[in-house]
Amino acid sequence: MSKGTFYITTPIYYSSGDLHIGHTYCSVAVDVMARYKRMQGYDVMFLTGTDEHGLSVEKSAISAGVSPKEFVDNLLYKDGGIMSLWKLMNISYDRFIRTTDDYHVTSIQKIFRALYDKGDIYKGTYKGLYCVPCESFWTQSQLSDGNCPDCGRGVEYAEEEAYFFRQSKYADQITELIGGYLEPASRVNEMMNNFLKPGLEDICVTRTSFKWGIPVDFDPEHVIYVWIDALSNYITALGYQNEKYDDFDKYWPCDVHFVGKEIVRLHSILWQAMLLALDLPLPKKVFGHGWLLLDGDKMSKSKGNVQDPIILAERYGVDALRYFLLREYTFGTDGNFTNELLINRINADLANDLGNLVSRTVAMADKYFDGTLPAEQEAKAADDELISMAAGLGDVFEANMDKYAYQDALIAVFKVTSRANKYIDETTPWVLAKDDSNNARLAAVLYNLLETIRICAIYLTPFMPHSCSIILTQIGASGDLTKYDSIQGFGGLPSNLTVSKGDVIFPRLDLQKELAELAGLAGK
RNA sequence: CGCGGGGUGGAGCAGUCCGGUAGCUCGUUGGGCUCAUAACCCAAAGGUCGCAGGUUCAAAUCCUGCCCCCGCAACCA
Repeated sequence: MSKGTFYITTPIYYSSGDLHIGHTYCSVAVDVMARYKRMQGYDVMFLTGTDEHGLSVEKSAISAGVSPKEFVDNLLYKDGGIMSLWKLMNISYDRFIRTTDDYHVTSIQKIFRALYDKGDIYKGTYKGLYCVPCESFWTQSQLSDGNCPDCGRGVEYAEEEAYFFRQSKYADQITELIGGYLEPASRVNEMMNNFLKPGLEDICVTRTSFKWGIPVDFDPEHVIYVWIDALSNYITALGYQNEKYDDFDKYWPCDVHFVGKEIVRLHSILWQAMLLALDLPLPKKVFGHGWLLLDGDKMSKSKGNVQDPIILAERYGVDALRYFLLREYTFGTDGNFTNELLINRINADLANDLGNLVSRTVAMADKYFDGTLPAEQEAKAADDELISMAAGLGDVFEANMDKYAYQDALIAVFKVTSRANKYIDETTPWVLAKDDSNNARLAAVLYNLLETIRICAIYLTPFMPHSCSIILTQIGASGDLTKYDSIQGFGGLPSNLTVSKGDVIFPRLDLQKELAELAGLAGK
């Protein structure tokens, strides 16, 4: 039974180069939320895709000696490309949009014309700093030492005819509404102080200086610049102004757009203004997450410090990487990425705490009862704290997930696994096992552990789908016993299931050895 | 006076909105246990919460001023 719809998106990533750990971070966050909502019974639409137009793509294609379309196709479909990265990372998107898709192109032209007909797009003059050889306009901040960032030559003041979007018209409405949809709150301050209070300017939405883009159908000299083309993906992918899909009414307005902090402005101001102009409802939430930094520095190809998610996932496991990204960093703020943090986190939480808990519990059930607990069990007061923590986990977990506090949701789960490890020491099953008269007590202890593991594994499933399914298999849970609904209270696990020992799920890593080997890989 | 974020035991961080014994992970030291992945459990050492004032019975938290680091400033998730 459906609890309603839930529409969530990643940004569409710009196809001018390979994706790195930062893009992976965002996609994993969206994927976990999508899986969590599906598990709860929502009808989820998870959209991702690629932004494939623009001067950068055009230039990269030229230097690669291929057409722009061939260039973006290759980035998407090649070995190790975007599609294989998302497959590897187990990203469960429901729909994938490319801005070069035919239906998107026609939708954009219709949207552009609708805005023009309404008077919200008008023809004006773009004034800026222009590099003649590169045929590119640059903003003051993009210049390097006052020169063109691409070729290093001087720029000059220039003007060209261009279309503008009347963003300023919607400034008051946005000023009033932004606090309601933009998170975290610090981003609202930033938008207010930097853009809304000083006065919103209209924004240039076409260019004539390159060709690789969607032409304005009634004025084909002009190509629609990134803004309208890219932002509209969130509605064209649902069938807005096209026949390809027909679930716009079902999923819009969007429940949440996850975006990196550098495009918060576009999503919290321009996109909202466009929707207001189109008389469409606004997204319920825009969440600006932080960046992963390397040694406090921005991640970028030019600095050569990009971490390859494919190498890390293949080496340490997709689930371990997914877990690390959401456990290590506070979602709304920047965090520092290092190999050492990754390995330490995997060892401490996944190998020593969770993995070892499963391993020792299953081993004891196997050793003392041949894998199947007897029906007769003796409860004691010593069980109460563990049971109440496990039973109460859902409330804490959901409260945090529902405000996108992945870190706190995960901490709550691991408090319970940690308590379970302590419970083993308190109850000393290996002592109980020495005397058959303790069998009922021993069975109760192992049951409480297995049920605690089941509860934790189900909450962790959106984060680590594959590993949690192995854990559930090892403790003998299958079918409905792996469902979210089955852990609303403690004790849903039947006592007559049979556990099965399996391979180590999260192997412990040798920190020094791994660091040395990663350093070697990075050099290649 | 452009804007935002940060400064918390050796390291990395949470806590700051809504004031009430300063918390987590790693590391260190000592002890326990032997079911388990040299894992697990207990205990200890280690902090004037950037600085200086102020408000308060009480300040990491609120107010004022200052110092330092990082980012943004109209295409990097």
